[in-house]
Amino acid sequence: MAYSTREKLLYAASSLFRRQGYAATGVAEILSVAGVPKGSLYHHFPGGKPDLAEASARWAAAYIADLIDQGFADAESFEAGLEAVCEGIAAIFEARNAWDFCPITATLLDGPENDAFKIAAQEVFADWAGRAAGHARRFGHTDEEAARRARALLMMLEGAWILARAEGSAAPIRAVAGLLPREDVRSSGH
Amino acid sequence: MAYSTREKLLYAASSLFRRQGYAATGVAEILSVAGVPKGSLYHHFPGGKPDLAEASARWAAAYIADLIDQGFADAESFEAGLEAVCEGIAAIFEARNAWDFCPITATLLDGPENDAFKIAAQEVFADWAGRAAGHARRFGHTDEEAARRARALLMMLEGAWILARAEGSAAPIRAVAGLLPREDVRSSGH
Amino acid sequence: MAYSTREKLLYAASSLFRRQGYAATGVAEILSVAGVPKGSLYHHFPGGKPDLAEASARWAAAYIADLIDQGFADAESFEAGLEAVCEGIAAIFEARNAWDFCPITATLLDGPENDAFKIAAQEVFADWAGRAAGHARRFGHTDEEAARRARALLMMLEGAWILARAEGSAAPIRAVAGLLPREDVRSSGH
Amino acid sequence: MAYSTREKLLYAASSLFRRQGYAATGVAEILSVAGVPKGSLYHHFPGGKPDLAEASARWAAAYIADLIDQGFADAESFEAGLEAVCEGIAAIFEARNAWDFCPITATLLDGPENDAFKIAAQEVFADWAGRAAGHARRFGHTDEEAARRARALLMMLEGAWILARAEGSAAPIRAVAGLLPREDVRSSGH
DNA sequence: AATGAATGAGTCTTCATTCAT
DNA sequence: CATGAATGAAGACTCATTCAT
Repeated sequence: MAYSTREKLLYAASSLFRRQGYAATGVAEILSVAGVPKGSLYHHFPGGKPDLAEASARWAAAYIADLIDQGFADAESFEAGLEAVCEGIAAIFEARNAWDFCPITATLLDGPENDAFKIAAQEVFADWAGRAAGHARRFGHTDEEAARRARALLMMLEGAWILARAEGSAAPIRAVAGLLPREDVRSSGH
Repeated sequence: MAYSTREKLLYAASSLFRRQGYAATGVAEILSVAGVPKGSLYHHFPGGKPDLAEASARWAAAYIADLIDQGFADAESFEAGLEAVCEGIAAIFEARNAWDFCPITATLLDGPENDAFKIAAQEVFADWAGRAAGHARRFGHTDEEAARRARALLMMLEGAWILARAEGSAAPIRAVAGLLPREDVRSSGH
Repeated sequence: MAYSTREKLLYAASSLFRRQGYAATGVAEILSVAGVPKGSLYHHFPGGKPDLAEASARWAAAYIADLIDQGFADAESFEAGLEAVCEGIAAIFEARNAWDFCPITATLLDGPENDAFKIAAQEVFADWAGRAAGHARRFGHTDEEAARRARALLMMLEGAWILARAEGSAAPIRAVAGLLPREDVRSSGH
Repeated sequence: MAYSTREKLLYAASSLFRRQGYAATGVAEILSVAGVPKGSLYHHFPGGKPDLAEASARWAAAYIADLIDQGFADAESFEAGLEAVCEGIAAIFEARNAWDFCPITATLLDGPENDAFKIAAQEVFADWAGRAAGHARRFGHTDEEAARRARALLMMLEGAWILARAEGSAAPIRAVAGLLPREDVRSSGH
C-alpha cells in the first residue's frame, strides 16, 4: 500500500507531535520518521512547520470526530455512547506504547501563540462538542442540557488525557463516563 | 525587597514555562527575564534546565496546594469549597495576561520523557487529590466518596485548564464546580 | 582551484588537530580556518566533531602511507628506504611552522575514549607497519624479520615525533634511521 | 593516611591529564576527583590550571626518573637495566585500567603552546636521558655511545607509550628493550 | 515534483577564573 | 587558609528555512 508523500508527512508529524509536543519535535525528526527528503516538506506545506502542524492536528481531529460519531451511533443511551467513545479513545491511547497528549493540546496549544492555531483549536473543540451535543439531543435532551453534557464530556475527557499521560495508563480515560454527572432525560414533555 | 538568585530563577522559569511550555522556553529567555547571568543557573541547578524545571513545577504546585486548602478552609460545604478553589485558580489565571497551562502539564508533561518528571507529576497530582479528598471527608463523605469526588475535581480542573487556554478565558475554570456531579452527603448513619 | 566544502573542512581540521590536538581545537576555529559556515559541517559530517576528526585522521594517514611507499620505492636497500621515509616526514614537519603531533596521536588518541577512534588508530598503525614490512620482504627479509623491523620503525618514528614536538626540531625524526638496529639480510640460503 | 590538599590536587590532576590529556581535562573534574573545594586550587596554584599542570607533570616525571634509576641500579648489564625499566613502566601502565599517555606528552605537549611547558618538557626528557646515559657509562660505554643509547631508549619508549595507548596493552612497552639495537661494550681499550 | 547542499541564529551546557566572605 | 557564589565567553550542536538544480 503506497502512501503519498503528503500522507506520510501528516502521519509522522501527527504521531510525533502527540508524543512530544510541537516545540520539542524537530522538522528533521519528522522528515526522518516519514522517510521523506528535506525539500519535500515545503513543497507540500509551503508554510513550513506551522502549516504541517495545523494540517496534522486537523487530520487527527477528524479521526477523533469519527470516533465520537461511531461511539454514539450504535449506543442505546447517551450514557452508553459516552462509554463507547471513552473506550475508543482509551484503545487508541493504548495502541501505541507512548502516552500521548490530545492532538490539539500537543500541537495547537503547545505551539507558538499563533492566531491560526488558536482558531483551529477552538474550531476542533467546538466540532467535537457539537457532535456530542447532537447525539444528546437525539437521545431526548433539550438543547441546553445537550450543550451542558457535551461541555462536561469535553472538559473531563481533556483532563483525563492529561492524567493518562501523567500516569502512563488509559485508566483515567476509561473512568470519564463514570465520573460525569448523570442527568436523566425528562421522560415527559418534549 | 531582595529576592535571591535562586528565587528569581524559580519565578521566571515558572511563569515562562506555564505560558510557553517546557520545550518552547529557552534557558536564555529565563535568564533574561530573571535578570541573572548565564553561569549562575548551573550553580544553583546543577542539572540545568530539567533541574530548574522540576523545582519550578514543584514550587508552583505548592502554591496551588495552598489555594486548595484555603478554598476549602472557609467553606460551609464541599460544593462551596469547590467553587472557592475554582474561583481562586480562575483569578490567578486572569491575573496574568497570558493564558497559561497548568504548571504540571506545561513543565513536567511537556518536558523530556524523564522518570524524574513523571514521578514528580504523579506526586503533585496525588498531593492535590489527597488534599481535596481530605476536605471531602471533613464534610462527611466516606473515604470512597471522597476519593471519587477528588478525582473528578482533578480531572475536570485539568480539562478546564486546557479549554481555558484554548478559549483565552477563565470561564471554563469557573464552570468546573457546576459541571461536576453533585453527590449529597448521606445524613449520618447508614 | 576550487576545493569542495568537504575538502576545505578536512584540510583545516587535519592541520589544526595536528598542531593543537583534538580537545584543544574548537569547531568554530576549524570553521573559520576553512571559511565554511557553521551548519555545513553537520551536513557533511553528521557525527559532528568526532566524525570530522576520524575522517581527517584517515585522510592524513593516507598521505603518510603514500610517503612510506614512495620512500621505499626508489630505494636500493631497506636502510636507504628508511632514511628516505624519515626525510620525507621530517620535510613535511618542517614545511609548516608548527611542531605537529603525528595525526593519529593528535586526533585519534587525544580524542574521546571512543571505540571508533581506537579501531581507526589501530587500523592506520597496522596499515603503515604492513607497508613497511612489505618493503622489507621485497629486500629479502623473512616475514618475521620484516614484521620486526616494521614494528621497530613505527615505534621509533612515533617516539621521534613526540621528541620533535618537544624540541621544536625535525632532528629527532631524521635520526630515526640511524638509531634503529641494523639487521643484515642473510645472503640467500641459510 | 591524610594527604594534604596540595597532594590530592597533584595526584588527581596527574592521573586525569595522563588519561585524557591537558585540554580535555576540566578544572572542575580535577577538583571533584580530588575532593577539594573550588577556591582551593588558586590558593595552592596561583597560576591556575597551567600551574597545576606543570607541577603535576614534574611530579610524575620524578616518579619515572626514580623508576629509571632503580631499574638500572640492580642490573648486571645495560641490557638488563633496559628490560627492568621497561618492565617497571609496563607495570604502572597496567596497574590502572586506563591506557595512559606519557605524562609529559599528555600534559606539557598537549597543553597550550607555552614557553614554560616547552622548557619543562625539554628538561624532563633531558633528565631521563641523562640518567640513562649515566648508567650506560657505568656499564662501560663511552660518552658518545651512552648518549646514543639513552637517546634511542627515550625515543623508543615514547613511541611504545603511544602504541600501548593505541592498542590498549602494555606489550609495546615490554617489547622496547628487544627492539633496541644491541651494541656491545668494546671490552678492550678504554 | 523532488532533492540535498547551504545557512547562521539559535539550542543547552561547560569553561577557567575572580571575589567576598 | 578555606569556601562557594558569581561570571560571561566559549563549547558543541540543532534549528527551520531557502535555493539551485
